[in-house]
Amino acid sequence: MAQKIKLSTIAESLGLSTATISLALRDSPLVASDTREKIKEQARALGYIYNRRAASLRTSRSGIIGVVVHDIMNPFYGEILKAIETELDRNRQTFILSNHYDSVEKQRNFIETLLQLGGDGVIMSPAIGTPIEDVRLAETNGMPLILVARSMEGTALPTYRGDDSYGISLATNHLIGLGHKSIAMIGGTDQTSTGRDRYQGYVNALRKAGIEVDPNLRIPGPRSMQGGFEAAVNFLSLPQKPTAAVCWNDLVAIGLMNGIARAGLVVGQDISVTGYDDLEQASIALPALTTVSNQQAEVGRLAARALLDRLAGSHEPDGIHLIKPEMRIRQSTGPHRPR
Amino acid sequence: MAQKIKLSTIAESLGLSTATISLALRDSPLVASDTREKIKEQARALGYIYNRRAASLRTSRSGIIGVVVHDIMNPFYGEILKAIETELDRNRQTFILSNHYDSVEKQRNFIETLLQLGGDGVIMSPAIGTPIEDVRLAETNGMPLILVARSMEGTALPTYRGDDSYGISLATNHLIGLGHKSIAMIGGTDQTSTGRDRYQGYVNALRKAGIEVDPNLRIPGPRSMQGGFEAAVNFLSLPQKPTAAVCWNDLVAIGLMNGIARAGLVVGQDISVTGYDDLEQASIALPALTTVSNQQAEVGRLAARALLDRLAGSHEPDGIHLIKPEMRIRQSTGPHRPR
DNA sequence: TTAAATTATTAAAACAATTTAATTCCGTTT
DNA sequence: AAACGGAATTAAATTGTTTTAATAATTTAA
Repeated sequence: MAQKIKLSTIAESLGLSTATISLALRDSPLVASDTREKIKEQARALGYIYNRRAASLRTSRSGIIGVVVHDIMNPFYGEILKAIETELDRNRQTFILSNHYDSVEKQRNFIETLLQLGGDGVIMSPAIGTPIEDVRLAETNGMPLILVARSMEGTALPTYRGDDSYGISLATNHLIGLGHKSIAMIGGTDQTSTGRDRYQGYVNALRKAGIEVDPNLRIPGPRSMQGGFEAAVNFLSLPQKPTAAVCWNDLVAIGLMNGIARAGLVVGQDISVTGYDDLEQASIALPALTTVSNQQAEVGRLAARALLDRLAGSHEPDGIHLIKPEMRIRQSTGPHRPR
Repeated sequence: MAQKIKLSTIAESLGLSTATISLALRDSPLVASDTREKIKEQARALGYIYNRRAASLRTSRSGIIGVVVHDIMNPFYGEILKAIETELDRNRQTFILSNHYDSVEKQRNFIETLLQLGGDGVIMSPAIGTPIEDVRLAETNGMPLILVARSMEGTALPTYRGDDSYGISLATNHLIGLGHKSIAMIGGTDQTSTGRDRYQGYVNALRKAGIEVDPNLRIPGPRSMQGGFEAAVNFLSLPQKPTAAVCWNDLVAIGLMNGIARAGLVVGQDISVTGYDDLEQASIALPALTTVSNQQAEVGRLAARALLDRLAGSHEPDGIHLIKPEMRIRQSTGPHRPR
């Protein structure tokens, strides 16, 4: 409650000017080193708190970086966000996190708020249907933007994400290698670029193996455990009697496995199931889930680095950077047996 | 890239003063309503962006509220954070989210950053071992603080959390009612107030039923699925042969159930297991998990409201507000059978 | 028609830092 | 003793908004 300590408070208490104090606290070589020490000591003693809004008003740099994704509580983003956090922390940037829940409006609000706060940049996993104007809004106001996990058609924005098409084809090939011929694809949407890429990877793998693609084996749905659980009924009653399922992600796969188990079938024997993302839960699930590691940490780290580099002035080429996923084979998949 | 649009840009373009523009944009009755409309229209047309740091420098209100918890990716905080987000959004506050991972240092950094940004308040779930100075740091700099989900001894800070003691006793009583006598408590720590409360609730319920408390039946551990999974081995080899387990939370319970299933026992028949939190996963788990709903949404909402009210000037009494949990009975618990 | 009252607008002083150009203070050199 | 040079310090302008007290414009009342 005592009056606010500001540069001038310190200045007066030491008989110096605010200019000197400011310079000293930022380690400028312009101020003598013993004065600098004296000043720093006094600042500490008085409990001085740096006023970033005053500073950033002058310098037009805020040290704030915004990160907006579909749902931060979704474990899919967990690794990405942690990697981003680590990388930004290391460079002493403050990051503001937000969900857009695929609402374009919520996402725009976030971008606007960030502009109002003078954010230095944004990392976003764009909401479905994001209009280019919203991206421009950020850019014309000098706030660089990096995409992560999802791309946006029609822009040349720097984008970092896993190679979904390749990743799903890994999983599909694994199943084909086990002798499966009727393979369903469960969960997710085809409205995002990720969705189209994943479906493409599935289709490519089947075609390459000479298996004809049956569109009825594509069951889209929510990307949640609940979604997978509910898809089980549809999946099990398909007339094609698939013996394997490639799932959109681990959550869907775990839900689906539970649903299949409820129906009295044994996953890994009667039915093979693959996930995607390699969440912590995948290895603990029962049976342990065969899945694809999306290298999330790498994706997040690279995206953060790209933004930091851009802020530091380096202008490396835009474009999509695809990170190669890796297979994690566990017990939820096994050799084909007709059911 | 065009030059920045500020109040003075609008002012000049309309032949008015910045004072009028400012007043008009904030809907002050001081400015004539047709002038106001003209101004708003022009602001929109020019793509004006409100500069919050300049404004907040003047008003010393930033509209920023910090929220720091152990780990935002942990689903336990999911509902709480969502409720807080909703409530703050409704009052057009920007919220900055952070993890402290129970590092007191990381938590202090967050508080400092928030002070530098001129944060209006903080909602936190204090890190284990948080020193009172850190709380004071916020308060002496005029940033009110509300605790959520965990309390802190030795402070009279407003705190909102579930009634853990009561909640665990609900679960324990449920098991006792099913005839169980040897009931273990799995996971978590006794270093937090939450931990002590939960253990207390367990002890109380047993005592009240005339069952003697065996400290060997308390197996502390990580609050994760992995933790529960690993605890299974210890649990199953206890000489006391417990027939039921009260788990720290749903994640631990699901991990434990998986571990028990791996060992060939049937949860809900051979062994009864209860969780805590009622996460989405609880109802989908196999078997569906009997658990305690902590009313997270209510906890988050009340905490956010309390902060907003405080910022609006109302000074309602400090102290701990306990929210009563509720029982959710499913298939992971069943009548006692000796094993 | 004037005075008084009301309504609209604005000048100017904050807010707390940064930064450039100028100044002061020294000790050297001539 | 004057001139110079370098180091340390500072004056003052700047950043974009808010807000109070003052002024200008308009309406109403007498």
